[in-house]
Amino acid sequence: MQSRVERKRITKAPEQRRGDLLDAAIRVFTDKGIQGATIADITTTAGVAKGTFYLYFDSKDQLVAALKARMVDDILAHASGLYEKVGREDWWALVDTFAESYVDFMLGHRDMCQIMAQEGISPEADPAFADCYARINQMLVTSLRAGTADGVFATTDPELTAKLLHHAIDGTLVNAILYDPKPDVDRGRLVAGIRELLHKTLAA
Amino acid sequence: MQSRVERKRITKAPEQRRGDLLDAAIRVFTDKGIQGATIADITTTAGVAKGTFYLYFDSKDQLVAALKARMVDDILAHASGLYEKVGREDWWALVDTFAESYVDFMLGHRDMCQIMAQEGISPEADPAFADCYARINQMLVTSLRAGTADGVFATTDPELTAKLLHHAIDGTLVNAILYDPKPDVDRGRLVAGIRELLHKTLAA
Amino acid sequence: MQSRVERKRITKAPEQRRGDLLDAAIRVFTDKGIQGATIADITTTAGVAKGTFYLYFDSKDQLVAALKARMVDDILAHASGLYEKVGREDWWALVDTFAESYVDFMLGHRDMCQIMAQEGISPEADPAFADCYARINQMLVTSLRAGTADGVFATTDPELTAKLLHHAIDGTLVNAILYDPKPDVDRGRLVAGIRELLHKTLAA
Amino acid sequence: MQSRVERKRITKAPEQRRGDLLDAAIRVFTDKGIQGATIADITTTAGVAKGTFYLYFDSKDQLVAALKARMVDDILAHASGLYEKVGREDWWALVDTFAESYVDFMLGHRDMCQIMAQEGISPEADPAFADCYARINQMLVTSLRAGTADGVFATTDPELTAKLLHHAIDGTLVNAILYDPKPDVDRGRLVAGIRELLHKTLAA
DNA sequence: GATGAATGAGGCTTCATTCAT
DNA sequence: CATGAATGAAGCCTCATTCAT
Repeated sequence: MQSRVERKRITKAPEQRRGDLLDAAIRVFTDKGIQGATIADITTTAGVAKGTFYLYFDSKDQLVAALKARMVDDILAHASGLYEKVGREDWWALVDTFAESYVDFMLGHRDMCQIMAQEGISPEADPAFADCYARINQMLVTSLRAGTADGVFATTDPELTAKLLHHAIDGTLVNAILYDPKPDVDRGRLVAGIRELLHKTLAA
Repeated sequence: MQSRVERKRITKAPEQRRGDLLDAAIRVFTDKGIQGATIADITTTAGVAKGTFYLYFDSKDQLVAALKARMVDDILAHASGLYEKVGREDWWALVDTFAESYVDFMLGHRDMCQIMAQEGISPEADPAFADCYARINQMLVTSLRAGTADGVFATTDPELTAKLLHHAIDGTLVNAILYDPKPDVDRGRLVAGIRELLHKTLAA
Repeated sequence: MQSRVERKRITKAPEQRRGDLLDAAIRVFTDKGIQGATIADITTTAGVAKGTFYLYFDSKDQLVAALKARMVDDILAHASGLYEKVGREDWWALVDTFAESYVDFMLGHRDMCQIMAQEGISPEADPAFADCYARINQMLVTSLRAGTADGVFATTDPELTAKLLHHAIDGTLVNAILYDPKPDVDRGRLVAGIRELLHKTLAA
Repeated sequence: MQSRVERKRITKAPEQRRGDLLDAAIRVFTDKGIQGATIADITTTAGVAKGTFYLYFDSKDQLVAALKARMVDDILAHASGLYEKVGREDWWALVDTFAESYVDFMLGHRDMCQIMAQEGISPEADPAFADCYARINQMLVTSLRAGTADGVFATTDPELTAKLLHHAIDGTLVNAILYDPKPDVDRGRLVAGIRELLHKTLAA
């Protein structure tokens, strides 16, 4: 039973249309999860006909892959930017910046977090995310090693420490985003808590 | 060239059959995820006809719910047991026991972890898990507060600290289980790393 | 999900068992309709195992056929009995007896009526019932003709009149049985009304 | 040796397709009964794929409900129209019109009659039909009372008389439709017979 | 005979994808 | 480009019937 909605045949710039569909997909995925969302949901939300979807994407799987790729790119871009921007001399400033920046990045990507949390973030089925996390971890490890070499940090097992800290921060922020109705309010507290964790853990 | 499977009609005790189906379900869920698994997959793996499934479960949803409930029960039972068994005087012994016990519990429940990781552990869709995690967190908070009151721990924000530590441990262990082909080998390292994290973080 | 009920292995006389199953079938059919009733419903109601059903009946269809045949036999037996018992001289007495007897027969076979009404009484798929009704009609027609020949009745179209009267009585009684919670209370009124209908319709 | 049906993808106006499916459903229901008909039967008859059915109806149950509702509406519309159109002064003209009109309505709705007869017209499971019949009966009763008050009719029990007459007419016509290959031929005879019944029964 | 676990064909429904307009 | 009707494979679930115990 379809509701027959009159719709004008509007031609838009391909980039715009594709963007509309991606936005709609994110909105729908956030609400219903990736598996639970149908192409019809997405096109209805985007205000286009079902067939239009296939003018811009090969399939639902390809859309999901594109979305995941975009997420991975966003995350890596942010991580790399942070990693390269900061001067490597003042380690504690780097730590503090890292904490604040991570919180802000996550709070600014709530949609992404919700979708990822709903569908399984890093299963074996998702080598892209596995790789992404591995690379971030590598950055952390490198930093820990360097800071330790400088005598500022003290770490017995940098690889494991990096993972523990990464999951601590990431998990807590995702949790806050999912269950806290207004996570922004807690921003300061989250930043402070994460900084404290990092300082205590890394202090020589 | 299909190998037509000859199946003899074998009757088993209901508990056994039910167990077979549960085992098969766990195996299939681990491989294909809950959404990707079909009833046919499960019954084929269990070596029975499709209809047999419905002699033991009302529906796929009910099976999943039962499995999730069992996981939650297992987790809470372990947490409660640990929480109550340990003498509350020696806080550092409790911390060390907690670390080791958590690692062993997770290593002993790899199937569970893989399934949970594949499907989204604690999304809003899963209030059961949300509740479970909240309760564990509450236990941790209570302990942190008591240890702080005893002057053994030093925590400025017990709630947040509990979450951070919980996610650090949990996330790292799940990651190890998913990507490390032989996580048991790393047991000692994991225990040591987690203990170090806890000691550094909680020390007064 | 079956509820495991402990049941003793009781051997009964075949006639008794078969009777139990038939009774159970009637009860279940009355509640759920023939299509809606399952073999499990019947055996559960009869207090036997599912397999036992097939020791006494070839199939569900055969059971239904047997039940229908029994209904047809009951109806024809009653009709024939009435038709033959009554002296053919006093037509009005016959009419009055017919009315009363019909009412009592229907009131005494409520189960049968409900099942028949629920499933379609005389579709083309049921030649048995078609034949049954045709034969009763034939009896009525014969009587109408004879009474008319005797100058007691006056009928221009005995076949059609017979059908009209038959459906009037039958339909009204089935309706009373289905919708009147206590049709017995109305027995007198029904008899009177039917008698009046017959008298007015047949009077010369 | 299966005849693989080549189907070209033909697009029709939705109303047309919906109509095709309804027609097919009526045809199939007439042949196999409502319970015995499958969605595949209907779509095959309509010449479309199975999924197409669900573009126009929510479910089989909804289709059946819609069909039943349409029947009830048709019947009530006809009854009300008849009831209100006829002048209330000449009771015998009303009676004659009623008889003729009823016959023509039924002959014009053979499909409906067959489906209804096959599935149980007015069982407790079908409150819609129960209500429909009750309302028609109410109209009849009102007329009988009014005609009696005018001294034209003579009725001792208008409610019961209405039911008897209604079932007489309805049952006879359904029977004629089901078993008479060409019931139209008998139209005159049916009208005459019903008129005679009504006249004899109601005459003061 | 009696049991009830097991079977599997068959029905309903969903939805990603295609294609005639 | 855009549309949305149409397709059909695939999944869930039911239940009449069978058969090892």
